[in-house]
Amino acid sequence: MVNIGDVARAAGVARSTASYALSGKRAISDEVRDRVHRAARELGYTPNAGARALATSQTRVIGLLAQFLPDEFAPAMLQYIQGVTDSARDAGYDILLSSDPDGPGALGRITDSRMVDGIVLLNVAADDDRLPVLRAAPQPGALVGLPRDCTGVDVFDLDFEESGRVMVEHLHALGHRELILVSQPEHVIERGGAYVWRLQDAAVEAAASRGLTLHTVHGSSEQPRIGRELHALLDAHPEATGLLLNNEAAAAALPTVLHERHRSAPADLSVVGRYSDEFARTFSLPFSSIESAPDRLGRMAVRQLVRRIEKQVSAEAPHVVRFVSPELVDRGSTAPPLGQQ
Amino acid sequence: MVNIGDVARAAGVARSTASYALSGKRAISDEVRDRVHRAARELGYTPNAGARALATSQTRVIGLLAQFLPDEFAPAMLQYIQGVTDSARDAGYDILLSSDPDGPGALGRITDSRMVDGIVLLNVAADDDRLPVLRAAPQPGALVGLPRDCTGVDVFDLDFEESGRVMVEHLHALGHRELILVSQPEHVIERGGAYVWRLQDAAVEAAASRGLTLHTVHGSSEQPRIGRELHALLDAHPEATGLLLNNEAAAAALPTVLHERHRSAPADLSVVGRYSDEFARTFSLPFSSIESAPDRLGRMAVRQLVRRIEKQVSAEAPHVVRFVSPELVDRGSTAPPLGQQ
DNA sequence: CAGGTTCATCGAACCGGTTCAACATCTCAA
DNA sequence: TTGAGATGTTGAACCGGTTCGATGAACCTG
Repeated sequence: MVNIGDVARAAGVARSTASYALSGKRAISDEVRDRVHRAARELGYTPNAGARALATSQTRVIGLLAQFLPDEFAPAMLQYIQGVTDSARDAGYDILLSSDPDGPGALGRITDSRMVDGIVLLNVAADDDRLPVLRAAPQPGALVGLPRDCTGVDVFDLDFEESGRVMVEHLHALGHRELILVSQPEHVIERGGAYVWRLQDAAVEAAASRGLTLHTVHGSSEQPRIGRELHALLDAHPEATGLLLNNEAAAAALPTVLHERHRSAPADLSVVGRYSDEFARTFSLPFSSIESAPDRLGRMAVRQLVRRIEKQVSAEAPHVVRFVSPELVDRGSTAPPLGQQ
Repeated sequence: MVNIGDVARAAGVARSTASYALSGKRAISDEVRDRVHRAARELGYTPNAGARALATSQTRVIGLLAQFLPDEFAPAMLQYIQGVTDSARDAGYDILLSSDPDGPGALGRITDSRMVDGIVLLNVAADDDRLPVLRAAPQPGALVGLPRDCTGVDVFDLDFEESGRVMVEHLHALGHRELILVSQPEHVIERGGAYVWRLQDAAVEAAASRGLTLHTVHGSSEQPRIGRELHALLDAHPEATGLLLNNEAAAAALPTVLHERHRSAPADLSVVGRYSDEFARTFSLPFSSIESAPDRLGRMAVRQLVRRIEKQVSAEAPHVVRFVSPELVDRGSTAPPLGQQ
């Protein structure tokens, strides 16, 4: 392969001159600069990434640590990844993807070997065991998801509290007084998915302060089962007129369940979910929902990370904890309850 | 960060000795080897990836070029990625993921800068414009998907011809004589998705040789629309008793469509699809299907690629074109046609 | 016209590994 | 006792970039 020495020789200059001509970090005469650029182009010169990383201790690669969990919905995960890769490319970075089940181990290896300039962590749990490793690493880190302790990293997440309130307020404003909230299964909470509580607690409080009844339940994340659970739930609470879904499997199953019960939204039941627009499109879900915008969160994380890498914010600058405010996408699945139109 | 010089000094040996002690590439006395290993452990030494790549011209990174197409179903794409990352990790490689819409450009940059030891290409089109770039690169390449010209690369794909035949034969054996095949939309074919033809042509031939009627149609890939198209199709061919689906959107929409028509499979219509088991699980699809096993294809591609990288097969060894034979997963959605049980 | 600036270029050192050739020591056979 | 061979260790070179300090030429200024 052609290296910078070949380019220099072809242009009749020193190696250092060729480097300066290509990087523009020192004044070079127009004539020499053109000669070098022409030589580089004609020889098809591309700098060797390893050598450049060694010399500059910058790799222009961002590490992306995801965990592919079997009960996590693929469309959302792919959207995170897409947001991250797209904005990384826009900023001139490549993505090193790891899905190693041993998160801390993979993270330590990647950071210690200096393969990356920064790290993005997906599926962050409340007590994420990758966080101590990330804090000890010399590279900056950005998280998607809210851990208990945010020191030393930039954090981005949907505002789940506000999401819970918005869902309740929306149905309350229409006149509903008996609501059901279907959350994620308990094992999601156990592995650190605190966002389930964040939404649920805020919803419960919002309902209480308005004198509404709110039944909360943890639904399954497996497909045939959640359907049966929804049937049982609707049987148990015939008086409920509003259904809140913070559980993708439940949202995917609900159209069939309603069909089987010869019910429809919003005529018999007002429904509002919490999932991404992409998810809704994939499953052609007809329910209004809080848009969780995974790609936007991925973009935000990368943008802030790049700012830190390129020292546009000082290393001592306070770290960011930013919550994306929820946006209710109205798909017409909510209306005043029966007998109140 | 601690480098091999620090380790050598702590162990009281030369840099080269430390290197040999850690790599085991030369005989080193037990005593010195232990001293070096202990020093490395105590100092927390991790080799610098850039320096090692520069010295060995090996990066232990595999480039993964995917294209996130808006009408491609996320679960399948994620499964490819998962198969690739998992088997790469097992072989001791990391993954550099690119989703650049400019495939040839990104590929050339990654290979020329020597960031990777090999390349895996996903969503390979019949005349894929990344292929000339890949053939010109010094690194070996493995494809998932069948291009027109397979020279210089290893190729892995589902056997779509056999899949078409299996679907037809399965329904024929049950006694069906009037079939419908719903394929992917035409724009998928136009951008190089030759697999659509491969399945369809084989199905047509299999039907013809058995004296069966097979109506073929290209369905949409968008969600509300494909449902209406299925209705129209079933209206137009009331005599058809068997439905073949090579279109994920159609498979996802069919349960609702059948429900709306007060029909069910296999009582009124025998249905067999072609999609991955993961896809079926995500959508809880009740139809028997040809398992397309994207993770298995990703694994096979990486394994062969690693063999080439590590010279376990010579560079002159003939390249592989391997078709995974289809496997029919019986979910009970096919039966003899009405009046023939 | 001496002396100080500015500009363009160059040589050498450095980043952190790996690897080759050389060398010292020890063993064993002749 | 000499010499060949095996064993363990070392210094130096190299991979391909970047960057620092030095140098020489051209230009100004007084």
